[in-house]
Amino acid sequence: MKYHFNDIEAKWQKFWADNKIFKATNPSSFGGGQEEAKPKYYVLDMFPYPSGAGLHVGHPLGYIASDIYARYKRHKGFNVLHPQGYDSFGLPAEQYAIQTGQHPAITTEENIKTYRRQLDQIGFSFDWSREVRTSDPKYYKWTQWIFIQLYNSWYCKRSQQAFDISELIKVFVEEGNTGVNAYCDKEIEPFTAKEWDVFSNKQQQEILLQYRLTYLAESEVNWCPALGTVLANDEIVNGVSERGGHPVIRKKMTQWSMRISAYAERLLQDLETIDWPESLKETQRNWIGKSVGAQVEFRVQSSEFRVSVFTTRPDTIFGASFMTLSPEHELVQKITTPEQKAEIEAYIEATAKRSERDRMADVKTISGVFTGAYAEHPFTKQPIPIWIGDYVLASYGTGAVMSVPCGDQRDYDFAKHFNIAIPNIFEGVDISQEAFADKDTTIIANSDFINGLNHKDATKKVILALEKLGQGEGKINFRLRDAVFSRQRYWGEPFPVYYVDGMPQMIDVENLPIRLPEVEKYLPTETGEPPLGNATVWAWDVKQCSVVSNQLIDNKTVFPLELNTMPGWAGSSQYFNRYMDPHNSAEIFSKEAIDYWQQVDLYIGGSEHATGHLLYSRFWQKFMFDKGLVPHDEFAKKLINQGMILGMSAFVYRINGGYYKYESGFDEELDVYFDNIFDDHFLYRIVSFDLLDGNLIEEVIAGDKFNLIDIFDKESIKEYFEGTPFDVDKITFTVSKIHVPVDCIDLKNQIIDEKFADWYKDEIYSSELFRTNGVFKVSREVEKMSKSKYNVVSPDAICEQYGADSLRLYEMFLGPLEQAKPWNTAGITGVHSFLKKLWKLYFDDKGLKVTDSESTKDNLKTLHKTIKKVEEDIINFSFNTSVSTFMIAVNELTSQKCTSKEILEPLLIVISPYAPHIAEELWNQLGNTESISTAKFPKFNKKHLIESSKNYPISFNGKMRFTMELPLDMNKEDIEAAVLANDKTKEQLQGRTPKKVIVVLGKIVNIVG
RNA sequence: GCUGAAGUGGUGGAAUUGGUAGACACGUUGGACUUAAAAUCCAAUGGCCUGUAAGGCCGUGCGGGUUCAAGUCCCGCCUUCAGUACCA
Repeated sequence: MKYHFNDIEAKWQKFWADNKIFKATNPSSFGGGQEEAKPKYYVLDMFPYPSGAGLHVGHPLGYIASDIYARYKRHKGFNVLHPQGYDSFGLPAEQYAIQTGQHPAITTEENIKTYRRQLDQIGFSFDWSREVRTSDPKYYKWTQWIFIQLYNSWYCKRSQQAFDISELIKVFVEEGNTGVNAYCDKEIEPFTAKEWDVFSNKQQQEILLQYRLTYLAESEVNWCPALGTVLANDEIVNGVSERGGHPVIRKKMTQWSMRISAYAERLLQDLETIDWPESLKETQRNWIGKSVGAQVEFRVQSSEFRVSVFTTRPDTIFGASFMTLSPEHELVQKITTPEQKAEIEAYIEATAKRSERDRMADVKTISGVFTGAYAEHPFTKQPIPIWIGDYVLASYGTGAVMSVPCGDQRDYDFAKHFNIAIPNIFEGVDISQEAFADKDTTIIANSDFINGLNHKDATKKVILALEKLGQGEGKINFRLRDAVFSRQRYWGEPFPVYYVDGMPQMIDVENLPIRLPEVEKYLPTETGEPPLGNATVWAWDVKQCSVVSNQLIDNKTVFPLELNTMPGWAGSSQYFNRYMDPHNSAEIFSKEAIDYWQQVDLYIGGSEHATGHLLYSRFWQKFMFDKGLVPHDEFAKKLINQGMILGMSAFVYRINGGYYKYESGFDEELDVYFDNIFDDHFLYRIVSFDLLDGNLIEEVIAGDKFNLIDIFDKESIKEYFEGTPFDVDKITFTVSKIHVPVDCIDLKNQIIDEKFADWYKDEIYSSELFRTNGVFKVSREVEKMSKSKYNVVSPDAICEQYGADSLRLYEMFLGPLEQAKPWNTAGITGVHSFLKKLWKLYFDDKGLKVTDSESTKDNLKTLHKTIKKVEEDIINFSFNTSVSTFMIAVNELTSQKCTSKEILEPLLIVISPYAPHIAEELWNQLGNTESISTAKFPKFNKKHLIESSKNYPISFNGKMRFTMELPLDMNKEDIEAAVLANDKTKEQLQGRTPKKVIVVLGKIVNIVG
């Protein structure tokens, strides 16, 4: 009987689905007995965004790992929750809708179908009965619900916890806001209980809005004109949008924000409590960016103004020789002297024009302008000139710094550039070349009352003195900004919000979900409103409690609804909890469900979500914990980042049509004007004859430029250009590298003609591409897999050719899970032939060959060392070495000619998490009627591994020379004697007497001579 | 710049506490089977030296060190990847 993997895999996938083998049971459905006794285990994958490109081989890597773990846990007797779903709101579906008019819901549905088919064919043990989709109203009802909960909460700094807004109102009514220590948007003027009482309702609402955990605020946002939307900081990479690479500018807009900054300290501290990769925690720490220092107020001379600065080095305050404000700082206008006004304004205008990206690209240029104003040093009372400079960022700290040139390189450079004094306040340090920033070796000098102190003591003393003066205090500053929560998009969760007199109102929870309205167009409206502005049925009737036509808006009973939608991370910040009770329409999840499943035990996904999804989810979980909704303030106990699978991009080299260099220096593409002259034939001749035969260019690289005249016979070219205004000398060619689909290239890096021609529809392709001796030049590079790079490899072809079990084993065999690695199918035959060998252990031409014969000592040894190693590997997430272990086991059992069921049956259970289909089939063939997936994992028995002797390596001065088989119970003295008596030892020593003999029992013998 | 991770044959990668470096695969070479191919099986395979064998020398990015013994520990460099950055 042969191993027909396609049939076997289809058969068992159907069996698992039909019999709901992987359905996880909630306590309410426990049948009594068995399940109750089982401990729970929750294994989660980051759910995918269902893109139109379908699954590529990189996606399943993490899923296979988590599936192995989930299956292993089932074998170990756990009630395993292993769900899957779709993060189905998002930009690509919307972009597609804009282009085609196709409703995003339809494309999304189609994409999900493809994903599901692809996932199913790999044989994952997901409990699909719990599937969630973020774009499903039944799901986003609860995303809206959490938004309302956040709106109805405020954060008390004193108890470091969120509370219901009603408690804040109570405080306001009783004592005003003077005693409240809460996070809020702006500095709120103090008011008394009496004043609160006389505020209008709107005033009260405005004040409360500033305390809420989600609030409306005019904030400077990252606006991406090309996408027509606001982006969060983590959606911007190198100053351009992560999706599409479009430029981003700063813009002021009224937006919903999430007060994640309130949780900054807890998000930082609690990293200690979770088992997440150190690198990921470090990324989050950097992102949160806590700095401890002081806020210091400097009086501005001859005015009532004060400049507030944040510094981490209050100990260097006596070294402050100037101050720098960001150009956007609100005091700049107020303190600038008339003489400096023109210069200051010119500078502000110039910096405003520069985009964030320009500023970042140009770090070296030092620029700034003196305001003409002076601040007063809090201690020496000396005047300090106040400058503005764009190296000071408006968005960090107070947007102003006290500049200490001797202690900070940027201040140093600024001072040097503008010839400002650089007083040295460090003992025994030379600052003639650069600033001195090493805190640990600092001894302060020339600094009045802190002379001779180290950094730590001086800092303390300065803060105390500042507090005494009422000009400063110790302060902690975070880099983490509040997260903008509004997107000017269609395909996202609508807010459950309507507006009365400009003030936001939450829709009652019982009326959720507020469904996404239909629109004609998915683009912003002509007046610049978000796409929901196109909806005609998008108003809230407070009497009927329903969404009604916009025409009915009267601002008495029918009000306008919010036009923004929520960002991509909204839906993914709570899905892990919803899986616990996904169909509950009355609650986000039942108490019973959350009490049982508690939190995610193992979460597997990419590290690219470090500062987005993983931080926002932790934030929401902490909020829900404060509200008593969840039992843990961290949602995932352990997290593993699977490494990215990279693609091997393939390139060919194209000769670009040629450019004409005008006097002005402007390059004009020639093709446009020379269609008939500058034709394919012409190009063909250049490329095939002259470049190659003349050996003018041996190795072409992208970007190479060459002159037509250098590579072609001048006279014959002139014919072509006769009668044109173009001068042959000025025609240039360039070579560019273009991506070609990887499946057009064979293993020897040669183009497969038919496939290539099919892709490169233009029939004359051969004339434009660079060749050597008629062979196209092809190069390869490792890059991220992406559709646009044509390097995407789909798992479908592999499943078809080798089977899902081969794919699973191969992805694991590729290397350590957490490591990035390029995809290369070359080795897949190795794991595939392993599976065939495994099969042959059970079947030969005559049929099943497994017998009840007794197993040998060697058989047992092989089995038990395999059990031991594989179990250790799973615990350490070292799946690659498990695959090797299986190979060794099968190789050994094959050479031992093992047919014993006693060995071969448990072996299947050990292999089954990795290669479940073949294991299930063979298990079934051995006569088992129950699925292998819940079979008990075989117990490791060390007695089978106990050896009586050891092949000791005998080394001389640390170099192994030969081995000796010696009994393990032999003592050191006897071993030493035996080794020294050996002829080979004598040969090695050549008559010398060993200085020392080291015997490590059970390990090694080393002779020092 | 800072932070984190990593550097081992032709390739992917093993080596769990310092104890036989290169497991397991891929690839390559030779052989068997076959009309042939595929598939399968067998053997060899880090480099160098010695005609072969036996054996020797060199080998885990580089330079030092600790140790009987270092891929593993310590010090100093180099390189690559990832994250982050006028963060005061």
